[in-house]
Order: sequence, then structure tokens, then C-alpha cells
Amino acid sequence: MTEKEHSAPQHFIRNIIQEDFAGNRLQELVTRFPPEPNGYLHIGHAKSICLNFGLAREFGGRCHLRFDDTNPLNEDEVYVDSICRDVAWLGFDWGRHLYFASDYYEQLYQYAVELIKEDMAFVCSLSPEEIRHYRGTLTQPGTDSPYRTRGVEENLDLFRRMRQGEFSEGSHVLRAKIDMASSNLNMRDPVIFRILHARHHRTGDQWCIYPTYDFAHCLSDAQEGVTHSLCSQEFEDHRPLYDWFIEHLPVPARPKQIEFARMNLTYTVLSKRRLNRLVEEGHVDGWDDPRMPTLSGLRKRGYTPGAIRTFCDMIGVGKSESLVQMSMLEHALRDDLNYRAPRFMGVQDPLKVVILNYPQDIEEELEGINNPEDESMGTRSLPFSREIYIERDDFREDPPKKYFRLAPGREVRLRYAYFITCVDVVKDENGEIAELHCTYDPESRGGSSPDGRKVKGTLHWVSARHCLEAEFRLYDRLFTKADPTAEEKKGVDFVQYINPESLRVVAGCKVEPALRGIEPRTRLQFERKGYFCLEGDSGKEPLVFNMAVALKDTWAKIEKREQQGG
RNA sequence: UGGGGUGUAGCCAAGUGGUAAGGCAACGGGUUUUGGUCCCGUGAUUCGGGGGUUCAAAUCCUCCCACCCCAGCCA
Repeated sequence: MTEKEHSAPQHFIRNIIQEDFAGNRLQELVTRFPPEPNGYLHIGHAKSICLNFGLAREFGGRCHLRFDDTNPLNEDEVYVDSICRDVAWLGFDWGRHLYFASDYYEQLYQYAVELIKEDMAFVCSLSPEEIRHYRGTLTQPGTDSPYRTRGVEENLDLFRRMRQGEFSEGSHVLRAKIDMASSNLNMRDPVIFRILHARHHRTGDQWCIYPTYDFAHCLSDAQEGVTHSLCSQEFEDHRPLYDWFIEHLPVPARPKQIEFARMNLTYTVLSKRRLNRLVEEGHVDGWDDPRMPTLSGLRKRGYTPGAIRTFCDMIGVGKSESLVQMSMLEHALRDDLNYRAPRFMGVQDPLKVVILNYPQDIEEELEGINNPEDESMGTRSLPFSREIYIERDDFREDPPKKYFRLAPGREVRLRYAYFITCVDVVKDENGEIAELHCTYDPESRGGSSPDGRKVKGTLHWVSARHCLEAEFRLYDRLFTKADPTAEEKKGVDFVQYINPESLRVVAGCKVEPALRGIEPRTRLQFERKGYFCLEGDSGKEPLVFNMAVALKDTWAKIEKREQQGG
């Protein structure tokens, strides 16, 4: 790991682990990341991945990647592949510890048989609706199923026949016999096996009964020797049940479940349901749209695994549900890319500048530093000629206060090139500025003047004759509200708050020729603009760049304030 | 109205009886051939609220308030 990782702050789960080691209750830490293969991973999952794999790495233990594939109805192999890819991309290695709950189906079946034999489980033949009624409500206890007193032999026979495929879906389920009066609904004789005549993506048609999450998860953990089973808070109510199975079955290990709070991020959504809608209804261009908070989207956007890991360290691990500001994620990215991204010059909205006293027929090569933060990244050559493009926004005919870029009569520096002074503004028939006429100071080659005079502004530029054509895709927050789901609670559909300017495609951009032939996905900084990532196939013009995040823009802030202040 | 959780600055978050870390954001200032980076500085008489215990409380007790989760044969 070469990138600068923040030192991991103290949090309650790490404390528990340290205490377990100190108290000699723990020899080796074993954690697991247990996704269900029914969707794509997003930044919220990254928190769990970094926690589980990070802790294992920190304590010299191991972390398993286990797919909780207990529901064939909405699981698929394509998700397995994408999840593996995303976890690996984030920088974690599960080694040989890739597991599937479906690998344990036979063992799980045997555990269920065990429970029946001990009179701790029974086949219930109530319909789903009846089961719901018998369960009671939040404030009223449930009532025992009439099938609760079935004999062990009958239960054994029925359960075997369930497996045999003799019954239809919904006709019978296997339930743990716990306590219908429990104030914890999860303990009211929970279903542990149900009939599903569905083809499973890994076991095919081998099974027609499938274990439920509550039954499979804890026993899978135990089977793998997981020591600390970290999950999100909504499972806190399930812990008594988790412990119940562990206590009542002859399992090889006794994992400890610990819950932590989920994270939310401003200006986006993280629920599977909502993310799905964005894709289904075409509000975004697929799961890997660079505006999506999915790992595949962030990857396409130009995010680095290191930035995401740092971000996860920054937000910490606690028990209170948080709404983390997007600026934290953006900071983590800038911080990472500042040290690693090579610099280039690219003009988004070109304004031609003719340098009157620069000879028509010559051109020269100037030298640019690839990364001022890292000398080892070397230098590159920048062709310069009489006609160049600068950013239209870097010139004002009537400059506002504190504006120190180009204006009539003003002198500025062209980065790594020369000082130029604007001597004339040429307009077209509509009164629009068509081009600028400037003069340059031959003595200022490289960007500094021997007489020591200072210029306030430094502009990026490209040589008109040498530059490459490019398209910039500028991304902004996906929603106009920090918490679009809060608005939803007021009865407004969250899609109403999609930011219509979340994507701005800017054609006609000009970038420096050193960019010719760069690798797809290359992350770079366009100086004074932001961090970008080359999209798609490289080489062919126009080159397409996705903006990952803009550089901080103090001037934009000042200008906004000046305008508001009058 | 049952059970489980949470409440420390705009946001995230340490702190577990000895007098409120850190990060993001914001705001000042310095350096600067990126209005970037970097550096320096500015914030809680107070920890959801009220009582109480104590020489001493964000930390212990107590009452109250607010928010989140749970009634899938989803995970």
C-alpha cells in the first residue's frame, strides 16, 4: 500500500477485538464480508468491506468473502462476478477463502434435522397469511401454531418429504420452536427452511428447500470459524436468534455478532431499491454511470481504491446512523490524486489568442513539470506557437474586483511559457469576443521574467496548431437535496430531486498533445480545473474525459460572494 | 401503546469519573509559475433536556424528549 492512508482511528469494534486478544479469548481474528449476490456493491458496502478486511489485515487474521446465497429467486452469478471484481479492486484479497452459503446446504439440512430430533423445530403447515396472524403484533404476543406439537417422527418424515419435493411452495415450512410470546418478533418460532421450487445459480435443481438468512448466516459463520461477525444495525434484533442457533447446535465455533451503523451520503441514495429505480427508469446510464455511488460507477468516474479506503477510515465506525457529507469523499479523492495524478493542460471553453510579436513560422518546445508533488514523475514537452487557446473565463473585458486573470492591458503568465499582455479584443458581428491579440515578452520564457516583475495570474493554454480535440463530461451531485429520501417522507418522490445538471457534456475542448495515446482509465489533473479520467478507448479524437472531482476553486467562491454582497 | 438502538460544533467522530482529541466544511493569514497543494490561526464554559450522587460527571443513577430499526416463507 503506497498511498497515504490515514491512521485508523479507534472505534468500538477494534476495542472489542483488542480486549478479546488481551483476555486470551482470541488466537486469530476471522471476519467475513457476506454479500447476497443480488445487486451491485456501493460505497456503503465499501464501509463494511474496509472494516472486515481492514481489521483482518491489521490483526494478522483473515477475512472470508462469503456469498449469502440462500434465496435463489433473486440471485445470480453475474452479481457474484461483479462483487468479486469490486472487492479486489478495492484492494482486498480473500485468498482461498471464497465461500458460499450454498456450499453448506447439506450441513444446514443436517443441523435442522438435529433441531427436530431435539424437539426444537417443527414442520408448520399454516399458510403464509396464517403464520402472519399467529405471529401477533408489536404490542401483542403471538399464539402457538396448531402444528407446534407435532411429534418428532412426523416432523422428521415431513421435513424429509419437503426436501424430496413432495409439497408445493408455501404448504409447509420448518420453524424453530422458541417462544411465540417473546417481545422480540424474531424469536416467535422463526421460519428456518422454506420450499422454493426454484433453480439456484450454483446448486441448480439439487434443492427445493432453502434455509432462511437467520438460520444460514450464523451457522455459516460458525462453520468457517468466524470469530467476529460484523453486520449492520438492523440485525441487532436478530442477535438473540443468532446466539440461539449457536447455543443449541453442535457447531465448531462460537462467533460473536457485533452490529455497527450504516452510512448515508449527502446528495445521493444508497438503498438497493432506489438505486434500482434510477437505472430502470433511465435516470442514469446503468449501474456504472459515473454519477452512481456504486463502486463500478465511482471507478468509472475516476475514483481510486485508496481514496475510498481513506474515506472509510475517516468516517469511522459507530452505532449512530450518519449522513456523511460528500465533501469528505471528495477530499479523500483530491488528497490521493494530488500526489499521484500527472498534470496536463486542457481548455474547456477555448478562446483564441494571437501573439502578435511571435513569429508566424516558428514553434518551440517548452518544459512542463508532470507533478509538482512528485519530482520522480519527470517533465514533458509543451509545443508553443503564435496562436494558442486559453479558457474563455480567464479573460474579462471589464474585470471585477479581485479578478487577476487577463483583461485589456493586463499582463499574465502562460504556465511554463511566457508573460503576455492583452492589447486588443477582436469581436465578431454579434459583438461576441472572437479572439484576443496579445504581445509576449521573449525574456519571460519558461514563465518568469529576469527583471523580477510579478504577475498575479497564471493561465493554462494549448497551442492551436498542436492541440488535440476532446470532450469533457462534467459531473455534479446526482440530487439537488442533501437528503432526497427525507423529502420522500414528506410525500415527494425522490426522483423529483434529481439534479438536471448532474451531467454536462462539453464538446470542443482542446487538450495538450502529450495526451495522445494515453491508456484508457488514466487519471490525471487538468491544471486549474480538476481531476479527470480518460473514458473508453484512447487514441481516437475527440478524447473523452470524465471529471472525477473539481479542484477547490477559491476564486469561484470569492466571485459568488462579491456578487451577492453587491 | 411492545422490543432493540442512537443522541458530543454545520457534518463525521474520539472520549468509559479528573475538568471536551482528530478529520471534513467554514472563516482569517502566509508560501506558491495551478486562485490547487502546503503552512499557521479561528471554534463546544459544554456533551438531547431536567433532577440527583460525588471534592469532581459527556462519563454513574433517575425521569423526560427526539430520531432510527423490527410484525418477509428478503437479506
